[in-house]
Amino acid sequence: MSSNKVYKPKPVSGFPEYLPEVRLVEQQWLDHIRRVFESYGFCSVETPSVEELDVLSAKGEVDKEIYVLERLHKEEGGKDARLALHFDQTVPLARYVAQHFNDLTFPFKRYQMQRVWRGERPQAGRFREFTQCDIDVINVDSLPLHFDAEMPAIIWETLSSLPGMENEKIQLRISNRKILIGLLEGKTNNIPEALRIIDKIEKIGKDEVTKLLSKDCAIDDENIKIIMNLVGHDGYYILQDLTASNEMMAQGMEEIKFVKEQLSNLPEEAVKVDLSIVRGLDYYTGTVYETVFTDDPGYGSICSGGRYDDLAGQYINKALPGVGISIGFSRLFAKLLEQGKLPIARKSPADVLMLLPADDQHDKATEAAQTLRKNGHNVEMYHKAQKLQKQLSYAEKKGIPYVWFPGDGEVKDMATGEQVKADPQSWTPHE
RNA sequence: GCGACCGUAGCUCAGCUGGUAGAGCACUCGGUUGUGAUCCGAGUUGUCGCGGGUUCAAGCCCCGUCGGUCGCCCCA
Repeated sequence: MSSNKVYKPKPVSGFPEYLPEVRLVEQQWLDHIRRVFESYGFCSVETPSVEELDVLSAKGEVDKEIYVLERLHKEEGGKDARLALHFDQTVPLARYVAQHFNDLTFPFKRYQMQRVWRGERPQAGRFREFTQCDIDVINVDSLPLHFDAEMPAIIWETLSSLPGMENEKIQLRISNRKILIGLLEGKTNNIPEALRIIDKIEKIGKDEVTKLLSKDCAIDDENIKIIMNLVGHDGYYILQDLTASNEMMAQGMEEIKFVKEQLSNLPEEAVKVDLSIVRGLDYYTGTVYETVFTDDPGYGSICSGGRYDDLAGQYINKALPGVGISIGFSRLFAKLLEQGKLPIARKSPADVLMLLPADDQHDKATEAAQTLRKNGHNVEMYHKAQKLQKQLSYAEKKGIPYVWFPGDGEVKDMATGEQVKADPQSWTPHE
């Protein structure tokens, strides 16, 4: 402390942290999301920050940059670390369901709001540590398609009512993987690559996609035409007179039509069928979701998910289909913060600052504060009998809306300056 | 992991063709007795990211390195 050599702290890139006034709004958001999720009957689950590496990599290649845990004082010749931070909440859920299979009641509906970690290079809206808010439904053997339709409805309700989101234009884009995969069947021997290219259509444009499909996937011009017709227009419109080229494609078409029709009570622009959407995660098998700011789709998806017919199958010998969606909380929040659209106000949750005009009023102040707290108000005590000038400006700076004078029992409204006699037992703020 | 740009007080930045650092904000105190937001005065704050080189002299030039931002990859 007294040393003149200070270590100058700097933020760790990709690991956001906020000031109290921002955090206050963040908590408001999390509470809001939690309430909506619970209103649909989802129950809360929290899993450890770490999973065994084998669990995380059970599905597909580990192309995600996973943070592996390594102990600082690892003993020489010690075994390699087997634990890693989870990079999403879906894989841990699958493990969770498999592990507690006997004790869960199906359909199992859970929400999970935790941090996840990805070792990617940070950018605007992309972090290395961030919060996701997931809802998923998992059932045994089969899961009604109604759940696929319920997901976007819940998300729409949640996002459009978040404080500060009222005027944001967002759009849920939905698709069904079976359509594109069915269509590509037999047209290329590199379907994954073709999907990756098509998924980028918004970013790189139709011409570039056309070029790449021909060059990298060896798809002939006629088939490219068919594909581009499918993904280059409003999907729901295209579906009306599209002929399926195989069973898988037909199934996908039927499913997406059903989902879209179930969502007809939402505003016109809220949900759009976009057949170019595939999503990178390889465990999705049917419906997929993506959500963007209509005026800034390049910012990336702020809420994605989909159906997976067999995720837990890696951990248990049962058929456990599920569908889920995840709010990219940090990405969404960061965008509104950056644009100054969050309702940032107070720096403290205190409603009242209990002043201390003189030391001999301390007991009285404590008593009044306790009474106020019992009645549901948040009260901070000023513990040093400094000039009132200081105490008031402290309240002002922290954005505490009321100050209390314990001596003669008066309360002052900092916004209006009005000061009146009040009883801590019965006092309530003006609105 | 690859490419482009950037790195000066806690924050945002200025610093002329190289001559050994400044502004605003913030912070502390004050403008007399128990009342804040404005205003005024005073004060504190820097190994100019780090290391090396060129030079009589470098924040400014060169090389390296680390860190940051953006793009690619991938994704919430």
